Amino acid sequence: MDYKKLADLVYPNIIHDTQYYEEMYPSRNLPKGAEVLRIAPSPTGFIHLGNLYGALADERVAHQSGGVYFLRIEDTDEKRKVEGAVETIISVFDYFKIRFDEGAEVEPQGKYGPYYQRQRAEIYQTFAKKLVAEGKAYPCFCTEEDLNAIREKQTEMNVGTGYYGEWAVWRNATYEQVEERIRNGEPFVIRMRAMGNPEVKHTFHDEIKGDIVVTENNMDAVLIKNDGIPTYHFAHAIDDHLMHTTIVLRGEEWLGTLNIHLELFDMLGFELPRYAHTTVLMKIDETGTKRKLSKRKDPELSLDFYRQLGYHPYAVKIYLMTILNWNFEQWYLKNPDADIEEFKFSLDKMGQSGTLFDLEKLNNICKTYLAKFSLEEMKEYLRQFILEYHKEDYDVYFGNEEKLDRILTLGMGLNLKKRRKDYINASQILESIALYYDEFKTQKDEYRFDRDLVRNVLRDFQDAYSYDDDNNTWFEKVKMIGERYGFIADMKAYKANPEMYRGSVSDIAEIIRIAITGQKNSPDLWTIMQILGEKTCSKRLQDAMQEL
RNA sequence: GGCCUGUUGGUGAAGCGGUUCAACACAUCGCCCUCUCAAGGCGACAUUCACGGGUUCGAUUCCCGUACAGGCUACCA
Repeated sequence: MDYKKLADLVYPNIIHDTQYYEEMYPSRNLPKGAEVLRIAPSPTGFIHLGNLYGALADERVAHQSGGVYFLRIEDTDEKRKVEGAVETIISVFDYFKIRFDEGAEVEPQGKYGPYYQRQRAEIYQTFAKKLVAEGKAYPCFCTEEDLNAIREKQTEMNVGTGYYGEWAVWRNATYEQVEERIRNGEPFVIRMRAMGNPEVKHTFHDEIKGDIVVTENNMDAVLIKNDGIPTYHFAHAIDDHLMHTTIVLRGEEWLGTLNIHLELFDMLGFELPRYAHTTVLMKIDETGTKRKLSKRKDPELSLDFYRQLGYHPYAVKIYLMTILNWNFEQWYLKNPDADIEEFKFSLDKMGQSGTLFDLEKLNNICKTYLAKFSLEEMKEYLRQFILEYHKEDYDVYFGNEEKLDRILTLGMGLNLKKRRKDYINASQILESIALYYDEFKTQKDEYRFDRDLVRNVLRDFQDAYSYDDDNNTWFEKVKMIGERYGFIADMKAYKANPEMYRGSVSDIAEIIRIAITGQKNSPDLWTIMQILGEKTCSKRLQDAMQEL
């Protein structure tokens, strides 16, 4: 068979040879040791924590080595394409401050584009044509029904499914057979002529997993789909070669098809990049089983979700770093004020088994991170969040900045020896300061004592309270009221013999606290009342008594 | 079904043949401090590293099986 003739028959309009593209995309002139990494999302419009997990690793390795990190859009699957998805991807990565050096929609774009795979169709076809001309690939005219029929038969006969060996019906078709179909205008795909023997295994070194076993490939995988667009496998080989990627970092779901990729690089005569397969991020679902994060099932893991809750992007990155490299956490403990970028990230310090996403840990990291903020930083952070998601409430919070300052000073524990760690994310902060604003305050807790007592305590308190009292005087008054009703002021004495008293000052304070704030727990009540002001306090006491 | 990867406490995880073999962090619990909460301090929390064999003077660490989990097995990525 004259493969050269076949190639011209299949791709009559491809005029360049592969050399043309090799010259168009010459080697990057990078210093020794500089790595080139890429992220290649498909534009489904959905980015979740797992994507950011990988992206952060990519970005660190590239930039830490003085290399290049670029964004390539894998828009090869028309069916899954979502409008505006690329914009979402860019904006999310921008929010998390993941910087690209080149790529789709990045300025400057870079010299290795286009970075949308659909725009590279001719490049892929040129390489496909070369493979056909060398007898390493061939056209296949099987329809979906043909393929289904083959699969059914294979299942029935209990042999492995797939297009391979004698099942690969177009593998040894004659020139005439192909010519006839083409003349009829029938659509076709280009498949690789797999030469591997699945009985033969090799070990392959993965940058994360170490030595792994790779079985030779015998599947005649599709390279170019019938719309002229490549499959992931082919696009990966061509693009990462032409764009000079040095490390292919991707999820371990690709381990299964690594053999195809290896064979492709070999067929094409390309130098093999290094590979690093990351473990997938897992979650426990309702049934109590561990499973991979899924776009469909776990919308709450969407990065947009965290953004809307106002999780601080840097804190999320810190969390991701702790699960990315096991030695990061201890390093960060020792260098609490250092920037993430100062940490020496390494691929061989990544975990081997599926990591479970841990919201508690994320929250804890957020708390300690926000506890480092100054008042100004905290206000700026809130301001951004409110402007984006609660614009209508902006004036309530920022109309009286002095009040907000006092609220945050108390809430953050700015005047304490050790800061409070109450705040996790912006929306949770707004919720916890709602009690200071009549517009947002809600009744969260109920009184634990009978109405008469509550009424008496509140009335006595209102009579005794003076806005000008200092914290001590204020508390003395509360104690006095308590003793009047059998609640002891001495906590030690109370704890020693709780049965001897009706209760303690803490119970009295709780009643007042609920009346004022609507909840039984809060930072220092006296300070809260100072912030609220005399009028608001007496109104709230009045209302509380009325509602009994 | 086939192929690949993994399996240390509630979670993340260190440990790579014996000299702290179970570090550290989160969570949980207890005590202290304390008008509540938060923060902070102190302490508890795997006689055991999925299971069964083997190699060895000796294995969580090496080998082989089994079980379980996850992934791949598309003209999806």
